[in-house]
Amino acid sequence: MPRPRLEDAPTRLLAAGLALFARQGCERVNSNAIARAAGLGIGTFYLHFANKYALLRALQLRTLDGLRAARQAAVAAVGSESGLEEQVRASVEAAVAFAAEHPEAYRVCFGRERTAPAHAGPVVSESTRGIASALAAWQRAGVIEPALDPALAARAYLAMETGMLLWWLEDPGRTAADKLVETLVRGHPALAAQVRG
Amino acid sequence: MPRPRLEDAPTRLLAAGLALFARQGCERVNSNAIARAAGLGIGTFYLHFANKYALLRALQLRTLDGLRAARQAAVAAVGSESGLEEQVRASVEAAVAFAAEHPEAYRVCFGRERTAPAHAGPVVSESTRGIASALAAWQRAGVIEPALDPALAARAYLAMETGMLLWWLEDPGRTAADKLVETLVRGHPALAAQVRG
Amino acid sequence: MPRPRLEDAPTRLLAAGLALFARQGCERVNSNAIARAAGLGIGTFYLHFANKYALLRALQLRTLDGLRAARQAAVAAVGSESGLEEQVRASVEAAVAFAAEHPEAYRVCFGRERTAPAHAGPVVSESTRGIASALAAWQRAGVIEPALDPALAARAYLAMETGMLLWWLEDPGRTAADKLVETLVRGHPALAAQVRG
Amino acid sequence: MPRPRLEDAPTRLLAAGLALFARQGCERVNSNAIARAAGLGIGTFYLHFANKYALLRALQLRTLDGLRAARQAAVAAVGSESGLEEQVRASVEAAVAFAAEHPEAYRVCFGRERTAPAHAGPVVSESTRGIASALAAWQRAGVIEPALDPALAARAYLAMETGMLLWWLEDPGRTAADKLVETLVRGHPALAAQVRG
DNA sequence: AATGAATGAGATTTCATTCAT
DNA sequence: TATGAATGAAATCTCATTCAT
Repeated sequence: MPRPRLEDAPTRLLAAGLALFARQGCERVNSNAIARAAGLGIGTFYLHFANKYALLRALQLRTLDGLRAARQAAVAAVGSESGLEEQVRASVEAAVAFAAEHPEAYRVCFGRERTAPAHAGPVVSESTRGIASALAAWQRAGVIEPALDPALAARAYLAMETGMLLWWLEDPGRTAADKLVETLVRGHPALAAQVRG
Repeated sequence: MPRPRLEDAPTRLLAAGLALFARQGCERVNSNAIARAAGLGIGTFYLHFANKYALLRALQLRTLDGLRAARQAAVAAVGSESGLEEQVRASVEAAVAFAAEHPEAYRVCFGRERTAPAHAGPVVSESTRGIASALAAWQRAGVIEPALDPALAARAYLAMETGMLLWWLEDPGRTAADKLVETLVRGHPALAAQVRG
Repeated sequence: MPRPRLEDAPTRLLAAGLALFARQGCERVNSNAIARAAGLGIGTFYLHFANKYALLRALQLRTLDGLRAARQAAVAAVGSESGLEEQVRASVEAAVAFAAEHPEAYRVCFGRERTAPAHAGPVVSESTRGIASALAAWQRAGVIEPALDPALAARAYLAMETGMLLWWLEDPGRTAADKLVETLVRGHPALAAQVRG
Repeated sequence: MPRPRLEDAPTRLLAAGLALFARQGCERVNSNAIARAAGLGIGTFYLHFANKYALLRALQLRTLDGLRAARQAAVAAVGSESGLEEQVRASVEAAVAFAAEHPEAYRVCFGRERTAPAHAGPVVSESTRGIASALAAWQRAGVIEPALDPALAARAYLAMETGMLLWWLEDPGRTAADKLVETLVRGHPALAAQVRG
């Protein structure tokens, strides 16, 4: 049985960075403060990250991975033989749940910090891929119209989803989660372009 | 050591600020650089703006006004007796054209700088109002479903439109403007929630 | 009958400078602010004063003159044939009254600004002269001890008087004016060194 | 680029600040200059003091402590069974000696910088306390008149002492130290208010 | 691996002064 | 006389980064 021990430095730095970035924004935070908030020495920061943008990047990748996994698991859970709307709804619900559970991570990944840093790569294009390939698959299966441009539609939908979730997280009292899901499902290109028998 | 100026200082500062903000982002630009780029002395900046965030705010308000006016003019041009889709399309086309004509202003208003500065007020909520009230009017006219939440739908649509246009402006070669218009019209909540006779 | 007209620029500048210097201290005030507070244009300041220290100097000289005149008038009023203590008391009472009537002027003349400015000459040495010559006169008249050094004693007394009055003006509620007069008269070198029959 | 230091940074900064403040006055000195004069980097200043006023305050407190200690030691040395005048003279001599030995520190503590900075607390009120309590003690012992207000008298005396010493330090050639001591002892309220058998 | 004092480039902002009107 | 926009030197303070320990 492994003894519970203090988390290691990189983990502590990631946690401290997440909290500070979410609260103040990357540009307003400095690496000394992150190190201090992590309970570590100033120099220790540079032992694990080249600079604050590298830390930001690591946080964003971690979040992107987690969100992708959550969506995939949710879709897998409803089964591939279920209907288009069911699958879409499952994916959307997973995203909303993820944002609700990890509000700081979501904000740091998709909010103001999304594009800011020169060092951190683009976040949106990566997350677009999953949706686009799902749309393309449904298209090949003849479930949705061939006229739809999957890449474009995916990007449009994600812009909407991200915008809504960030706005929601600012003050979750503004709307109930299920109303949010409803709005997003309604606006999902897969349903709008569904081939109706 | 004052010098006579052809254009007045605020105008020059706004122009210089727009160019620099669009290229480097507000956090990467300093007020001295803006003043110099405007061909003015360092102190002159502070004669007209309290700090760079005030200048940013002025740019954003100007853009917001321009975009609103362009949309309204376009909708007015097709006439209020025209159909729902025609009006929506006119508004979307106006927005796409505006972004194409003022790419820097659009980016500075809706891009990374949208939320960044403590001093600049929120941009999105202001631009949401126009769409939301249009949706509400159509709703009262019985043209679209009463179930739709205008505020929520407006915000969702605008997140999509803004996201798409910013992405498009990064490299306008990615898509033709009319395909963009098509995608946005399709995703517009007014059409999705249209009451079909 | 002369028409009441707006005071002229120098007068307005002196008044504005007095108020600002008293409230914020010379180093914390700038000439633009003085001009504005005087209801005049920025450039107008330099038409009448070389810089803020020149204005300060003018204020100090005016105050010094006023205080000297008040003292002399008070001493003259009790008459030269009156006793030493009566004359001293008259002079002290005049100083206390002057400070009470012109608290801003007194503070600006003798307070923090007394020594600060490179341009403004020393204030204390000028005001010392009056007391020192009075002491010398009494000495020649055989009323006070010849051992006393008039210059030194005058300076010591004035340091005390000034220190007390500045402290009193900070919050006049701290002591009654007559208790102050009493303390100062008691400490006056003319009485301490009086030749007692 | 850190460098090893012989003396520690705060000590060097205090020494440099003392020299510069004494020569030019707090408002005329900037923190960069202090750091440079201390042979340290600009940023190092802010590692140890929040701003130049904090450094000034530290210098003043140090001086106040030193002066108080010197006075107390001197009075203790003559013994409490010695006469009033002896004790007063010991205290005055200690103050004069302290000022002569630490002219810069004395000037920075009691001179122009005494009141100037918003951040630095009041210096005079603190140094008043010692004298006032000594007067009160003698009063309780019946050595000096009960009519005397110890707080007021202490303040008056200290204004005189401080004013004289500052003036003397400007040019010590003006008077011999013992003449100064004589003038101050003469003007001391304890002697003026002594109850004569 | 961990530390934190030290560094200095650079950002922000102020203000005395000028001069064309 | 009077004005006030314009100027830029200078002051304050921050923070990413280094390196001796």
